[in-house]
Amino acid sequence: MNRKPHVTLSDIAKQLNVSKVTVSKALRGHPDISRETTRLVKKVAEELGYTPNFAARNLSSRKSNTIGVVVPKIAHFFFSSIIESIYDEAFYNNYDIALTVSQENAEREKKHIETLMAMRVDGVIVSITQETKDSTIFEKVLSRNVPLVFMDRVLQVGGTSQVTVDDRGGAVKAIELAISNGYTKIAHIGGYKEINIGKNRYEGFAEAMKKHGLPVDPDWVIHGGFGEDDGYQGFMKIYKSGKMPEFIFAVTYPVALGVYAAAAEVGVRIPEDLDIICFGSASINKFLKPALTYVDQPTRTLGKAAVDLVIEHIGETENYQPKLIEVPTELVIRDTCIKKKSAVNAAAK
Amino acid sequence: MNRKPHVTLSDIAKQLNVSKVTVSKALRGHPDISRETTRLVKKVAEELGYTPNFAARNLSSRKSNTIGVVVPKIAHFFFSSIIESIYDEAFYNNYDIALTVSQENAEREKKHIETLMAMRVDGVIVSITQETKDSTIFEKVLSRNVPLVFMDRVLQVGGTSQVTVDDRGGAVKAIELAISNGYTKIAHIGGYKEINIGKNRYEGFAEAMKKHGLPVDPDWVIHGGFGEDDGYQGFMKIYKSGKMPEFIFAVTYPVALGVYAAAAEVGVRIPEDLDIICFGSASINKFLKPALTYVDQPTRTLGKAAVDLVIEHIGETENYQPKLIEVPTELVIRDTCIKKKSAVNAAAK
DNA sequence: GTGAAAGCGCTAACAG
DNA sequence: CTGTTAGCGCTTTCAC
Repeated sequence: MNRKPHVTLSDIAKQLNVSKVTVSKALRGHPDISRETTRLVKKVAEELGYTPNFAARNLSSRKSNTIGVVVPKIAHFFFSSIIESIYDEAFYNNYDIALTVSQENAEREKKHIETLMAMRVDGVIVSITQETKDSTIFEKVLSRNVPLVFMDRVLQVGGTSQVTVDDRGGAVKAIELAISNGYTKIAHIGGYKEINIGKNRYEGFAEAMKKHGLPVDPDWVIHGGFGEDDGYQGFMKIYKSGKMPEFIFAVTYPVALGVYAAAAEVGVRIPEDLDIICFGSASINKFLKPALTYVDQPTRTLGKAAVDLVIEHIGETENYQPKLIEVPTELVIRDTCIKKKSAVNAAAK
Repeated sequence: MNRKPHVTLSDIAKQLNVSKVTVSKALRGHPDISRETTRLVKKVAEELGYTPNFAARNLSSRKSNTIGVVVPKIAHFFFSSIIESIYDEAFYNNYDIALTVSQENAEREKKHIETLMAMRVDGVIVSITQETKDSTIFEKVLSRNVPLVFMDRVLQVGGTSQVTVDDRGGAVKAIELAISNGYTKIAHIGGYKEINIGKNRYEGFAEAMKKHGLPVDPDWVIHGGFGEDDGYQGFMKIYKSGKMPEFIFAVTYPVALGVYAAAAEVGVRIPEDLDIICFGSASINKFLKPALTYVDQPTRTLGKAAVDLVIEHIGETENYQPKLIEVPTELVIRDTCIKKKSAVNAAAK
């Protein structure tokens, strides 16, 4: 496919017998230029079908007006919802977004970040993969003075800002709800301990158990990934141990779904035989039977906060100070995590 | 935040006492340059932490190596799944993706396309919004000789390629399954008739009904959007009419979910009182009770085909011929669209 | 094999 | 208010 030469500033300038600079300024609404000239320039630009060339603009202005984003997955409610809010907030602030998806693959994540650097994005928002351990690439970003904000899933790298969820507090709330409903034999199908969300949710679980004098059975703590499959496997592992808990705290919504599938397969009824709560939700939760009671993560807030934070950093010149923002969670009560059977009578309202 | 000057080709050239050109060629593996020089250049580039500047590259080479993508929504399985496959296929072919989300808003869609043009993307893939009617912007893209491929949701614009699903055929299959299961009172909660997927699914429905000598009751054909809410409203409209069908063919998976919600609210049981089938699915379908029987849309195939097609067009010089690709659907049988109650005995296996 | 010259389209800095 | 001068960092001829 061959390209027609594009209309450029000079074309407009020629037609009006003014200079390129005048046109450039007029188009950007620069106050230097008279209203009349501006009007004319815009008119001709329209007529000629002028489209600015961002590459040229970026090259000469040394900024791209673009924020790079790297997320591990897109086909999950949590991320797709965050991404929508990122687009909205960027749009509102007149920034473009360069979105990349690492597919939970650290190698790919690295490549994407390199691409974003090559695009000279003004800032980067990243939610790391399950397997990311190496911080080299992130340090490279920082060494280039490109603001980096970790979102939800963070890596400890000096000098980065982060926007996270109060995972620990949320987990405590979840477990305390379970305990208040009469459960004591509580298991946790958790994420990798190496990643903050896995670690913090586990710690919140452990903390709450300890506080209420309940034992944490090592066989009832599973660490793995954050997908449906991991929930399935986790449940099966516990189930096959022959020692069933009364309650499961699942590290993510997909993990809880995996538990549903596995439980159905072996005839364990939820919530009658095994009750459950999880972190996060999805728009389809209201159609799930039973609908999961969950710790709500404010995805829109997360996305917006991340964008606002990078933009803030982009604006800063010298006195750049990393910031840590933690957004609170909320319990949303649905059909699981209900009063324990044997406790129902005693606690009937 | 201030920027350190970036390492450039010249920096590498100076260090090695060669010219910029040599470095540029070496870095791109151009056969002009000797193996030894290439090795050296790459080594120094690595040491200096060189990152190419895409803006400069694009400007001088007049191509961006990027494919622009515009989708109406991202937080739905159908699109997020397509998007993942688009990224995969682009990655595989060494293209970058510039993804934008129109949020079902035609205005925003137009703006995004303008941005993509300004980025001088090499090609564009778009799935239009529910409300897109005006083809001006798309004609503008074509007039610039930028290949345009419509994906799934298409607008009739001369000269564009499109990758679609066999919506009509899929709808026929769905209705025929329902009929073969004994249903005759069949309603359709459909999409807008102005958009191909809404129109074709409706037509497939009508065609199958006619073929089997069944009447299409106008009160049982609702046209609206493609979201959960539309399904909810559609059901309610039918329900309030006081004349209930036995079966509903929902235009999308979210619409079917809306029907589930509405039905539950008024105590209509699915599939006992009202059976249902829909177009499309989601990864959570297996956790839905009852899991929906659906017409499967091969999302990965769609995304891959769209990318392959733009790339093909990008490669073409003069003899550009638009192509229409239609991918077939498949019925996936789950817990709905079962034998009609009164027909069960007669048809017991 | 290598390099010098020219320019992609735009903006920044300064001069009038 | 408008224009001139100088690049941004790279690739593309085309000459050596």
